[in-house]
Amino acid sequence: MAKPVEKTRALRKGAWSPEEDRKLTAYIKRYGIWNWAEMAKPAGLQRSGKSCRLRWVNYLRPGIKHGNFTKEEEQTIIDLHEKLGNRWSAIASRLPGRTDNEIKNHWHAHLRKRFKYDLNALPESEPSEPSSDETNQNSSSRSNPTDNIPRPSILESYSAISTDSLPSSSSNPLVEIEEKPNIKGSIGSLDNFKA
DNA sequence: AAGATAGTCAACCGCACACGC
DNA sequence: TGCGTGTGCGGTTGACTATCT
Repeated sequence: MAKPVEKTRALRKGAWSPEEDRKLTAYIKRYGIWNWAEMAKPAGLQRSGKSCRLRWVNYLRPGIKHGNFTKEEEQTIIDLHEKLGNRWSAIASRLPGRTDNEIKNHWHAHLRKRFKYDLNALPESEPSEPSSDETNQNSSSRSNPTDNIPRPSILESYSAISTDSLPSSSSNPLVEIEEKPNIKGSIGSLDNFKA
């Protein structure tokens, strides 16, 4: 069902501007994450909750590493992909600072080709679903009853993040931000994240 | 130098799950 | 117990950049 708060507003799409980044970061730094769908408005953003969450998780969140993957990281991805398949979030949880989206992109852009090439170069290599993405075993992983790997909560990871790395909001956009609506439930798990 | 093609990455979409009521 | 809502995940798309012809 459509969310009323998003239905009544024209939502921006596409690339985020530095100003939007600044607003979202400043808002989360001050109030924490309490409801993605509702946060955007008081934060001064014409974005969907999903968009805000994605931007935060994949780009703005403190501790995110950008740039080239190290050899060790690549090897870890390859090893874990061999074991887990396209469970990018599970793989990401074992690579601190890397996001599932970044790993997924890196896999498709770099590692998959190399991995396939390596397999072709190894005539006796194990048949461990090397073309997993092509055989489309994707969605099964989400409901796989044999999966004993817990789905990591993104909120849990926040607790390990220091706010020191958050940019300081010197020109405080929050002056314009209206009072935060009722905060419910999930804010509690962000206590450690909040300064 | 200009157009075509390939590669990369940020972001969106749709689905499934978790949880509260 | 069923329903509604929010969140998380993986697949896919589209824009931008680099390289090739």
